[in-house]
Amino acid sequence: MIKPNDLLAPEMDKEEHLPEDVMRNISVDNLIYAMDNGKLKVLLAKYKQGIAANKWGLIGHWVKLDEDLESAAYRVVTQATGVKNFHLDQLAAFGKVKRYPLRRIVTVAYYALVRMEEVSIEHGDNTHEVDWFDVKSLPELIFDHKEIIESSLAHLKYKVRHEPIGFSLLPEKFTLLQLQEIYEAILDVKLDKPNFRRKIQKMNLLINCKEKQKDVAHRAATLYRFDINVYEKLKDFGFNFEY
Amino acid sequence: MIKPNDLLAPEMDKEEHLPEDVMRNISVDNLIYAMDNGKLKVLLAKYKQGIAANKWGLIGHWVKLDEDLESAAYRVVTQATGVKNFHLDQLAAFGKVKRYPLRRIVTVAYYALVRMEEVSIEHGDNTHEVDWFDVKSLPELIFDHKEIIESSLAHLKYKVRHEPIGFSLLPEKFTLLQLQEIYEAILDVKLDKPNFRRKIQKMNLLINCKEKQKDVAHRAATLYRFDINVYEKLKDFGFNFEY
DNA sequence: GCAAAAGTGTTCCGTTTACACCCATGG
DNA sequence: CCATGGGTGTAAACGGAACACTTTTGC
Repeated sequence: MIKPNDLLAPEMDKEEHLPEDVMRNISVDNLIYAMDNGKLKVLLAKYKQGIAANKWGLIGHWVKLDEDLESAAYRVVTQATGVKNFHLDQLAAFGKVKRYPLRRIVTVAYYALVRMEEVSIEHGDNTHEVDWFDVKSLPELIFDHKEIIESSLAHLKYKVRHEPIGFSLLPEKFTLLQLQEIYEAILDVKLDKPNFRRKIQKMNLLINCKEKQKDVAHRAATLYRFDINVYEKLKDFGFNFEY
Repeated sequence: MIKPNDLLAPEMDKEEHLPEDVMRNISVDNLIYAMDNGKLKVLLAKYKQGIAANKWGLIGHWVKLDEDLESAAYRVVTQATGVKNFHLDQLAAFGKVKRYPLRRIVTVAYYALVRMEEVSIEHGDNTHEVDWFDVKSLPELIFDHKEIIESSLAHLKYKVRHEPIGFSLLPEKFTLLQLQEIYEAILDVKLDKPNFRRKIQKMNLLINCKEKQKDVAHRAATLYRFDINVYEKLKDFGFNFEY
């Protein structure tokens, strides 16, 4: 259950709401990404009052004194989306003196890759909205959050080519076209279907489910799932997806 | 001029020395790397008293309230090495609850690539030592600094293959073998000389200085320098050094 | 039959890899 | 004359890019 002031960019909090058991100068902000019909989307929240009123921002919170940074990020993502299993990685710390107008706050940004179908956004009350945005058409954003998103998109591009993280955005069983769409959305390129298929197949990352799509208005595609064992090997040994 | 408690891992400070104009829960720690005779070395400091006595640690400091994170990292590196121009990039924030035994501190790690011949380490007094260590034989380290160094080495491996940062470790004029040694040291592999030469040459990153080495006990090598214009293009467009 | 996506085949061409080999210099 | 590193050549294997083509399905 989302409570107001609980999953928004922490800087949006009014000072008087700052809890006692958190670090005063540090927050986490989360880049929550999911695929939606071939488009890469990011989850943003809108606050209706305070110095950031009527602008969208990342979903973040304070870090408790007895909580690891990553745990704080995990807590906030779970609270906002209901998802418990997702890929979570640190992007970077953002700490310019003037990034927040009222006082000095350093935020550590994490990006989370979630499966859209597992998400259930629960609204606490009407003090804010939470919604998905296509990364290609973002609204106006508070503070340095635009910079953070752009930085994360660059990082994702970089990362998706060297670690098989794209799979974290897919349902358990997926088609090769769905996978291709993820690469196309993140890298912002158009890929050749036959070549993409062969390339992915040769990596031995996929297990054929021996099942087909159902009720599609075209030839049904084979469903695959991801081989987690191979994933671990590739992560250590190196993975290369150049296009 | 280095003053005691001024360039060491800030957590080594005794509480009573914490200045007033800094954030209390945030520090920067620097991974200062340089090449020394074909070996990759990192600069560490040793504190002689306090809870971290007689162990080596990274060179860090507190972040002033009116200072960007990156500025703090730059200030500390310059103070420790005398170098003013160097490659500086953020690695990540490290913020486990128990990383520092006495209280909660989040540190933001930066890595700096400096040219060994530009470094002049000035000792403040005898409360600490500062020295270079081969990354392949590190001493015992305080707190989570071993984890930070290992993380940075992995990051460097990753980075050196996709951005021409290796050049930041070389003098202005260098030979192809020197460059090759950097790749070998960072990636921890042995590369084929003829193939390495051709690969680098084809990237058009190098300008032939039309000069040769002098006083070497073998055929003198051509000196090259780095074409900064091409660097910028490659950084945007993508750079790929696979081996 | 048509649209839409699945899936296969093939050709071209640049790159990588492995290794043999010659060159220049100081001791 | 030998050790050391500089530097070139080359053939085989591999891998990516481009694109033509066949298959399956629902409407």
